[in-house]
Amino acid sequence: MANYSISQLSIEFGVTTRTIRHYEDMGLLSPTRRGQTRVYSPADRIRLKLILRGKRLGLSLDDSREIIDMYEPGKTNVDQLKKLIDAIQNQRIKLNRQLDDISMLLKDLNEAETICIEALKSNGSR
Amino acid sequence: MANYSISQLSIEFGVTTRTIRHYEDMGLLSPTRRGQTRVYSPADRIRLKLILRGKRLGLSLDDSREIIDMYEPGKTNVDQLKKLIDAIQNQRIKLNRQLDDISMLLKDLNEAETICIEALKSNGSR
DNA sequence: ATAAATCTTTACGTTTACGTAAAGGTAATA
DNA sequence: TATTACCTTTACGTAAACGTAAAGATTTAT
Repeated sequence: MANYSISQLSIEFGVTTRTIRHYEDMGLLSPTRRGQTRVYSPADRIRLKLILRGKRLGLSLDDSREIIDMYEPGKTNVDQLKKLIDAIQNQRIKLNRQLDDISMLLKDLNEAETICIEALKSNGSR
Repeated sequence: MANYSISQLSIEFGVTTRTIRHYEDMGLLSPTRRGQTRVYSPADRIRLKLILRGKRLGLSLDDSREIIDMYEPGKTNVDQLKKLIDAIQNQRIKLNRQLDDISMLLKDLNEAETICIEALKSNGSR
């Protein structure tokens, strides 16, 4: 698997390099270096993808970091695992509420659209 | 139907009065007044509900205002109606992408949870 | 009638998530 | 070799969404 430069990733995901560096500053990414230049691994690329997905869902960068860290190994302690399961539950609750919100919004949009179309039909000639 | 004071709404929805006044400043709410005191109608309450729903979905206040205004009448012009239908389409696209994001995240969370539980099973005794 | 609760406006402060120079290093290409 | 294309760090700026006093009006309870 190839590696990526910062501009490659910025182009692929449609964000600025500043944004990607910002995620590093916030502790969400830690690419290796070749000299002083950042080198992003496929795993780094996936992390960025997850960050941006979280962003689309309205998560804060702190939230995203927490979630992403869930998928990482290094969780040996039993208490940590239990905490993790708890966090997963909470996330699931939040996401399910979002699902409800979205389905309601979509329903409203459909109704609004119908009303618009009807209005156009009876009015579009004027 | 009864009306509401600002603190009643703030308690019901778990936001501060400052937040509700802010939404008014941003043109999302316009309660009537009794003297100088704000009086919120059931319709105002619904609007607040919609705003907070948008917030949970990561919408900006501007986005929410646009969407909420969709449901209002007063759109007589044909061009406006067409623009509105367009906006509805765009929102639908965004929301469907959010649905995808959420289902992926939920899937990931399920996997992460399974891994945790397995780890606890084989490790919880130590 | 006086205190407590709730309302008001005004206005500066704060956090998040970057934007936007500025100033400079490195590497390939004309 | 000089320009072009990337890369770097440092650092101040900014928009959005409120938080947080401060200072005062009004309404309700004792």
